[in-house]
Amino acid sequence: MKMVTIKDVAARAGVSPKTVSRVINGEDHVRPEIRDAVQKVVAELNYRPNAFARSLSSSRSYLLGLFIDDPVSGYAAEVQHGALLRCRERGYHLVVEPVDLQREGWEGHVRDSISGLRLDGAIIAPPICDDAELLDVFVRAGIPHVLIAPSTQPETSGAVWMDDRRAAQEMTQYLLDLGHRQVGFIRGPLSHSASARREQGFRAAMAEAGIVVDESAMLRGDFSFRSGLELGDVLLELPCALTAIFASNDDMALGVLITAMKRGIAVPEQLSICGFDDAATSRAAWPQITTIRQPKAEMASAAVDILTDPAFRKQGADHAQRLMLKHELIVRGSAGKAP
Amino acid sequence: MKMVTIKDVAARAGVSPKTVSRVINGEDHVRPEIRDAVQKVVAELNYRPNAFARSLSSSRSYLLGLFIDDPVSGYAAEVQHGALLRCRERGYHLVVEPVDLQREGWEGHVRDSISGLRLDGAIIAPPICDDAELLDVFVRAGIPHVLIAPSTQPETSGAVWMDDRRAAQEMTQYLLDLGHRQVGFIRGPLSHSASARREQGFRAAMAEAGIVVDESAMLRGDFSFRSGLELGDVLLELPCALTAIFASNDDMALGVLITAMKRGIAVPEQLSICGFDDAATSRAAWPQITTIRQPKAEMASAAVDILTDPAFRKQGADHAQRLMLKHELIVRGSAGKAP
DNA sequence: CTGAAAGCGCTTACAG
DNA sequence: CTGAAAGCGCTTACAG
Repeated sequence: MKMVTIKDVAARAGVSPKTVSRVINGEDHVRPEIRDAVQKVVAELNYRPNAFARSLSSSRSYLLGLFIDDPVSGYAAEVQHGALLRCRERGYHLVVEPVDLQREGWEGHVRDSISGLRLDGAIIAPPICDDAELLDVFVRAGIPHVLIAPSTQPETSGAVWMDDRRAAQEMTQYLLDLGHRQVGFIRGPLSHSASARREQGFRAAMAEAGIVVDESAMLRGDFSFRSGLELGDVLLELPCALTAIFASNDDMALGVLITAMKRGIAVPEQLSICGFDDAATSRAAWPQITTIRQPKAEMASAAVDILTDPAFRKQGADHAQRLMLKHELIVRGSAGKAP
Repeated sequence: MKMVTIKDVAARAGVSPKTVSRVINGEDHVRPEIRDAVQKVVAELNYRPNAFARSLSSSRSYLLGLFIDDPVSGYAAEVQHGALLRCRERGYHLVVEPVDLQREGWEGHVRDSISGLRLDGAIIAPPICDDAELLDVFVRAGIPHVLIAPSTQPETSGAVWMDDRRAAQEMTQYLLDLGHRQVGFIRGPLSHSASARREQGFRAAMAEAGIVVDESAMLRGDFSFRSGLELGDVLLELPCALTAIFASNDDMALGVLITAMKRGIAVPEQLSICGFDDAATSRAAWPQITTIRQPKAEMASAAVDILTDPAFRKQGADHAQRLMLKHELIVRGSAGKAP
């Protein structure tokens, strides 16, 4: 199919290609009559500028990259969707790049995207947003990038995050307010920096309430359903008789819930369970899981906003932008009064 | 950062840009010594061809589009991941485009991708792969496209699918072999063509066994967890005393499972439940759900293979390719002997 | 087997 | 406010 080019539009509108370019890019200094005439022809011919030609001559690609560890997770899906919709509003496209830091050659793949695709910016999801070597690739390439929920905020990177520590503290306080004193905690993996922040929040709330944390009830999981299943079993065998278990994410909380069911322990009557993330699965359980809503899609949209903001783009990576978004405690059925 | 171009490589290797082009594209007719020399310089300079320049001068973009209704679903994530990895192997990139047919303006978005990005091909996921108007946009644009699990197979489109009908028939047969006679069925939504095929399979197996299907135990859900929850309630109230419920997908099966739990019905001792899809959630339940594995990632990889196959590309859309992949019955704990 | 010329469809930098 | 020229970094089509 013959594609319509800027020349076709120019010829038909009786102006130069440059004028058409001005109109489609919304630049100033075009007489309104001419602008209207050109727009009419654009509509008639159903003209779409060739993104490649545009990128080749300008230094912009209108392409953003989303670099992510595990693109199959529900977390990834929500982040991606948030980014996708905002990109569309801004006239950008999104390229998703899985990055497996364990596998030889990841650096080459990342470089390929950056150089081959001339990405205008990158969004880097956790946990890989905490990898110094990876960030260095972006810094050296001079490409603006925004980290989602990173542990530290390098000068050279933008960042969007929520307060994991405070959220975990609130959740713990919620359990304390319900009368729980024997609370078990399942940590996330060391590879995710959020794990440490959530643990800190838990400890802070317990300390503030003057409760000594029972270290034998502080287990480490890997954010998987299976680890919740197994560690729930361990926690429920403990002599201290826990009345509540706070898991660092919803998948593990779900595992604990199932374990309790298998043992015939009523939730929340005999055991309260809460999670973190507000994953889709936290609603697909019974009782539904009390959790913290993490603004995943919003963090991704905000990252796109930062990267596509003309002011930000002009200032360059020196002026990295930072933004903290609000979380929310979602009260559902899995946590109740202490027995 | 100054980018390395083909000229830089050519100059340093002492050859013409055209020769470098030949080498990086793996064309024939280059003397081995020269090829090696060029490759050495490419490595030294860390040269990456500019994808935009390449696309502008050739008629190829090395870009595939994945058009999908609901990019947040687990189904979408698996399809996307399958496509992504294969694209990478083939030197292609993948652009994900959410398409909401209910919303005004979807056609414009789709056209933008096709024309603006000059996509080399498109993968269209269910259920939108059954929309004639949407397909027409691709056909008129003359862009090769492969449908994932479509209901019909238009001459002008490639297709990759599994035998939903037969899979549902096998699952039903499995229940029958376990001694079940009173089997309820939860259909999927009309918008998904797979719903009808799965229902046909169920009916075929029942008919073959000489069992008259109780139409009051044939309900229609919408593939959501919630609809499984609600329809499970309805089915368990039925006077015919079902011993098994076959839900058309795992999310609904999970809903039925939770409903049974709430009612204190033991699964699988008193009630067998099975689903379809092998979604991640089917394993995050207790008992785990007996289901049909749908080769989602494999279908996507196969679609990429078709679209990037040089032979296919040469023949053009006339010679649309078709491929059926195998499913598998996954026996887990949610279905057992009839009581 | 190798290369010089032309061109893909835009935008940049400049001139008027 | 508008346009002619040059160029982005490759590939195509052709010549040798």
